[in-house]
Amino acid sequence: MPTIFDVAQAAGVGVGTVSRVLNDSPAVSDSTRSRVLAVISALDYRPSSLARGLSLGTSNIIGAVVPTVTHPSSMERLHGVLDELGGSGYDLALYQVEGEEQRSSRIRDIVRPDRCSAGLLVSLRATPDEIFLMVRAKRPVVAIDGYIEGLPGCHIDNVAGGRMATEHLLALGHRVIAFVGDVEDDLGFNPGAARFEGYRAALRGCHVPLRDDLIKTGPSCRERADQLTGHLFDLAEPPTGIVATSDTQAFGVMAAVRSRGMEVPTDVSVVGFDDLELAGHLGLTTVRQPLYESGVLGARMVLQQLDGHRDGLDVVELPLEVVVRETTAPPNNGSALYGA
Amino acid sequence: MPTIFDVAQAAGVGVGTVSRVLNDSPAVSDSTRSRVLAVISALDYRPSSLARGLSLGTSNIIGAVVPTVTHPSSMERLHGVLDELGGSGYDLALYQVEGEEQRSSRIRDIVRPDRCSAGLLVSLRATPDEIFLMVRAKRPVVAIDGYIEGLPGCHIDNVAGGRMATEHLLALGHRVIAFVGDVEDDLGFNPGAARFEGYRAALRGCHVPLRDDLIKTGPSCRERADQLTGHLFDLAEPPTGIVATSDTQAFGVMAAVRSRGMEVPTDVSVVGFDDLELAGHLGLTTVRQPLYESGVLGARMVLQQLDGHRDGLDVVELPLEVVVRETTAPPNNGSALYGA
DNA sequence: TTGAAAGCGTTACCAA
DNA sequence: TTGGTAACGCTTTCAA
Repeated sequence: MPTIFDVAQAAGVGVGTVSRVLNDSPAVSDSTRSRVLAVISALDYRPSSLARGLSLGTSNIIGAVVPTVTHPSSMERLHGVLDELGGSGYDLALYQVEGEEQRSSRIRDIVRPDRCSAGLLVSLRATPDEIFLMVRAKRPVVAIDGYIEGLPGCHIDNVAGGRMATEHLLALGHRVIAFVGDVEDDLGFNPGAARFEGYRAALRGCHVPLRDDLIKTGPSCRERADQLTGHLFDLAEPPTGIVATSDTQAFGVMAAVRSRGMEVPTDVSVVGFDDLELAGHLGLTTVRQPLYESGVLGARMVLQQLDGHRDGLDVVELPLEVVVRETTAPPNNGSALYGA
Repeated sequence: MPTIFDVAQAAGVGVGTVSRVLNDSPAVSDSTRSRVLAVISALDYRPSSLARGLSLGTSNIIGAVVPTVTHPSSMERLHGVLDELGGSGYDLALYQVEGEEQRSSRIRDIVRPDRCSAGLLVSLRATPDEIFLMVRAKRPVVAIDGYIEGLPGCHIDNVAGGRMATEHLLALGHRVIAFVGDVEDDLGFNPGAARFEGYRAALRGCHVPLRDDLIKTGPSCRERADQLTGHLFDLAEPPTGIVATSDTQAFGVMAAVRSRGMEVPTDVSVVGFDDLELAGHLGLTTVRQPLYESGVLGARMVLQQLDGHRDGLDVVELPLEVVVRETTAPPNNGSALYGA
């Protein structure tokens, strides 16, 4: 691999000049610049990012910290990040965290200038200590999905989302609506709790009493969804609609409903949350949150800070939208009367 | 951030000695070593990976090139990679490619010592030129899912997989079996073609004639799956079983079947391929391929080469297995007689 | 507008 | 077993 020295020699100039050409310094005559450029492309020279980083005091890597990379929603966000980072010259390093200590250690990593020039925290919360670490490092870090005090980022209004899902069902005439929630992950991140608040608020708004027996929470694996949902239909007054805390959870609910010989939406309506690609495939009515867009925006914010544009950076709230598909319909019995 | 020089000074030794301690050189006395170690932890010193990389001539990053990161199967593999890379000291850089030129450019990137110390090619094929590039670079590159001549890696026998799926249906008594295939991606990678070969071989083995009208290929989006599958049931002799080229495709098929008022597996059996997490949730019978494990193995192979263990490295074939769930059952009519 | 040279923080070689 | 120092390839400052 040719070095900047080789280029300088071949072009008959000093390395300083080559460096200036590389970094678009205006202090280079046009003739010299074109001569150097010619040699660069002739030699297929590319500056060493290691040497450049050492000299500049920072790497060209943006570190993304993500819990459970396999979750479809994380991937969607990451996809946005990668697309936006595309031609930026920055590479993305992916750090997976599965526990509190790992998170701390990864946060420490991404604020080290020799590791990363900036960081992205996806669907994560942070302790005051960790926040202090990031702020002190004075390194751009943005939070994608999940508000972290002191950091710019984007997130959604989960309370509003839960309300929208519930109100959709309410508007269709449902009055017995169950809530199937997720459990908090290992890192204490739990959007489901806020969505539940929205569910509660929506019911209150329609003067529908909250019934504890209609509220189920558990991990979204199939067996649990089965149990969770199953119990719901053993009730004296079973739900005609179900708000699930995520699309994944909703899929489990749908499978459980069907396994009991019932039909969606004929016997029961189901609303999800996220609008994963699969939700479209399976016709799930859901609250869409801009997953891909959150990644694009987060990456853009980081890039802006890296360019020195510290202005206009803030915490932005992304819009939500109910996408009505085929898993919701008006209740097919007189249950609307009960709750009224 | 403290440098190696700070540590040396505080410990009253030269930087060379600190470096030796850092790199577990045996040529350090126990007393010196413990003294240096004490200072290191007192100062919370961590060597600059940039400086270390420049000196060593290579970074501590492993670059993974992946098409469409959002595909669940890629994520599963990446998850395995990340888990295996965990405490190795290597970071993972994620490169997404969406076209031939991008692939070439990314391959060029990962074999550059200032960018990556090794590479991982996931679900990708490579042109002879690209292979030459990698071999010449003498840098560890392993192929995960997809055999690339001259590179170590792991893959599955797609022909066998297609055969297994089809034979499962055949064994249940099905004789009119459709094949719903995926289209080749933008990068010319198409495991579906080999799976189709397996389908064909299985039918031949049972003396079931191949019927062109039972073979459909198209992108796995919902609308297309609907059309694709729909046409199948307009046939004079519709299929009692469907082999899908992927779980994703199978989900589309199932949705399409249901949208026509038919039941799975009562009216038609469906077999997928991959065994995504969701396949378990939805009770899909499928051919399981070790996705997570392929990532673990690929990462392990790279790490081995990085450690200088060039031996024992080869192309390994991962096992396949039919996971029978609830979408397959014997045909409920006499159609078995037709094909015999 | 340009060249020379000092750093950036390591590793590794050469003496001691 | 150690310390001193060249080298890694770049950016940037200082003179010219």
